[in-house]
Amino acid sequence: MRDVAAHARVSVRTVSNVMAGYQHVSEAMRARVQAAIQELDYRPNPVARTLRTGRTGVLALVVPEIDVPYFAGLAREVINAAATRGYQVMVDQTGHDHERERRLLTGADRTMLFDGVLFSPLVTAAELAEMDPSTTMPLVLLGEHVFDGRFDHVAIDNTQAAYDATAHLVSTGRRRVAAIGEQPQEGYATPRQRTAGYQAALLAAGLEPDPAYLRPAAHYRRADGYDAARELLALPQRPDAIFCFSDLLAMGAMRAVFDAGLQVPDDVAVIGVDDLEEGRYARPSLSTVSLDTPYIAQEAVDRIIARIGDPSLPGVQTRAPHQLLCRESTAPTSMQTAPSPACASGS
Amino acid sequence: MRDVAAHARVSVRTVSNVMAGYQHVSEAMRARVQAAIQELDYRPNPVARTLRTGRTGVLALVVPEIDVPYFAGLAREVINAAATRGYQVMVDQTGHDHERERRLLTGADRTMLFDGVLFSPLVTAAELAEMDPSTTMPLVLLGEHVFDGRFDHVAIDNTQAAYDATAHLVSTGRRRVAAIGEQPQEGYATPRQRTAGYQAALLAAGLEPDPAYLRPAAHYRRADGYDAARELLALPQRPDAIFCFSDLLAMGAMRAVFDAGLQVPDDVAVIGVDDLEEGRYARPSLSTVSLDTPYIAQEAVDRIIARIGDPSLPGVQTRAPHQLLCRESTAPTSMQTAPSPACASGS
DNA sequence: TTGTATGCGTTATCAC
DNA sequence: GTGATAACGCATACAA
Repeated sequence: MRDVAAHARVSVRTVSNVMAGYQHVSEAMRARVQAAIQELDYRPNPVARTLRTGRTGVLALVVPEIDVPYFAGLAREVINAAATRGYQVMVDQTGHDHERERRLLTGADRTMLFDGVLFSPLVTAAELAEMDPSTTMPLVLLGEHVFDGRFDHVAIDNTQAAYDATAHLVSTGRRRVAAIGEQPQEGYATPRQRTAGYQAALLAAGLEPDPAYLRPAAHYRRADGYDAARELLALPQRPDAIFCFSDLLAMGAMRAVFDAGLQVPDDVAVIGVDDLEEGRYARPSLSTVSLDTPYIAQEAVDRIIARIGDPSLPGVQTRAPHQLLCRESTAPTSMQTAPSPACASGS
Repeated sequence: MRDVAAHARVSVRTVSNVMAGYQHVSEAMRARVQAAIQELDYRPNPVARTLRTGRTGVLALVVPEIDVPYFAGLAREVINAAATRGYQVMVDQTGHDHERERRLLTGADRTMLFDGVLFSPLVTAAELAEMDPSTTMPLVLLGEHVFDGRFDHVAIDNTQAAYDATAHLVSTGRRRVAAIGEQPQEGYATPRQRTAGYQAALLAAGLEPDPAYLRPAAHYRRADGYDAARELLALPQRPDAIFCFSDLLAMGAMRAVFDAGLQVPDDVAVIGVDDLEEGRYARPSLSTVSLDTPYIAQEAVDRIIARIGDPSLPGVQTRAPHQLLCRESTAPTSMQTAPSPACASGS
């Protein structure tokens, strides 16, 4: 920058003003500085700028595993949304490691490398409750609702989404509706809410939730869905429908049904959550609950930028829309008794 | 740091020495400084360190789209490998935008925010050839072999991989073997090499490559595979096997076969490349060529770190292993004439 | 409107 | 072995 100033025969102050797009700079001066910048191929050093301003222009996106398709899709949208607003994105994986989540949240790690964190947590609500939002770095929670209003959240209505999926299964004539994805440990908000929605929908249909039909899943991957579905199919009274808390679980569950010599949807209907492209190309195509990931990403990025600008802001809960998509994997059986509720075509 | 120095009644120099694990520091002094660090909960500022040393400890991973499963899996391994070596990873998406690739490569963008770049390019070899490795930032190319030896590369032998996949199809009795994934434009190394391997395998089996059986694919996504397969199936003489240049293309192709009322593998065998988990759970399970992604990621990270350490190093070409995995989608037909070549069980 | 001078938190050079 | 101090490149308070 000194070289540019010398070359344009002005002070560094003026160069800095031009770079920052400062208003009160004469046109002649601005042009001269611009020319010098061009000529010397000068580019400001973002690190020095950061040291001075305290802003890095970097956001962290923290997810359990980036290669889980839902998180990969989220990352895509977050990176794009951030780029639009002049931010770069650093991706971190916790690998389902609670201790690592803690360290990231408390900032015990790599402090000050990013301005804010978009966090898709496994942490228990209890652990979050212990934390003081004012002492942590700017933080937006994705996918989890912790209703104490102290943190920013962006998430769908998990209870309603689960209710919708389950009600859809019931409306197509299924009566023995199982679910895969509960978390045995306390504190995980998402699985708890989805379990609640599932049970509420059963009760609303006059069906008694059967504990044997509610299967846990350590993670939300295909293998977990496969294993859980195998256990369900081995039950003396096997279910005729399975609500999986993720599409990945559902893909595993469908494969388990086929490996058991049964058919989807005739013997067992399957529905998931996430609307992965994978499910659209599956055979049969997978019914699911679609989340508006681009909306979630944009909202999250806007929220974190606002909070970076003013950390004292109150927590904001953003509810993202969701939509039931009915495809082949939950096609009605001959036993259908009630008309299906509102359900998008699911192409 | 000044506070720590004052608190321990030493100079900042000594504190810095302790932080850096410098040898010549007396035990007593070290203990006193450590105590002060603990007491004040001091943590060094990485930005200031970067300004001074010129090292950010950040690598950039540049891919076309992070939500393409292969790239998501690569990102997972790269992030983990980088973390092991004390590096963070920034993810950038080019979105198939050549201009954006150029800017990233020439460093016209965000200079000096990272120490090196792991780049999975679409750029033509010609464009890379124009560049001077010594003027660009440390760079390792992933998935592309440009045999001028000036850049570091980590990739499989694309020609051999395509040869293996095609030879496998032929060995199971297929005679009308199509391929999806060619790139009409010049310069893309990967599709060109795979096309060459495909054609070489046909010739080696005494089959004449039919231009009508070689279909382009704009990207390597499911929709591209679906569309290309539909066109192939509409041919007067329809193929009895399709070699897809990616598993995603293959998933789309399989769906197209089913939608045409045909069966995989009986009417049309399908094989892909990448060994996505998705293919293992598909019905039928997808035969594929497996790439050793963890190896690729580790090798790439080691390579870039070496180059950061010494930019004058000569370019190194690393060849990653690949393996043919035979699953249901290429099960032999009754017409099989030759014994199948070495082929892993593909579980 | 523009120039001068100081400091952001490190590391490294020089003395001691 | 340790202390004082310059420098990394930028932004800004203050002076002109």
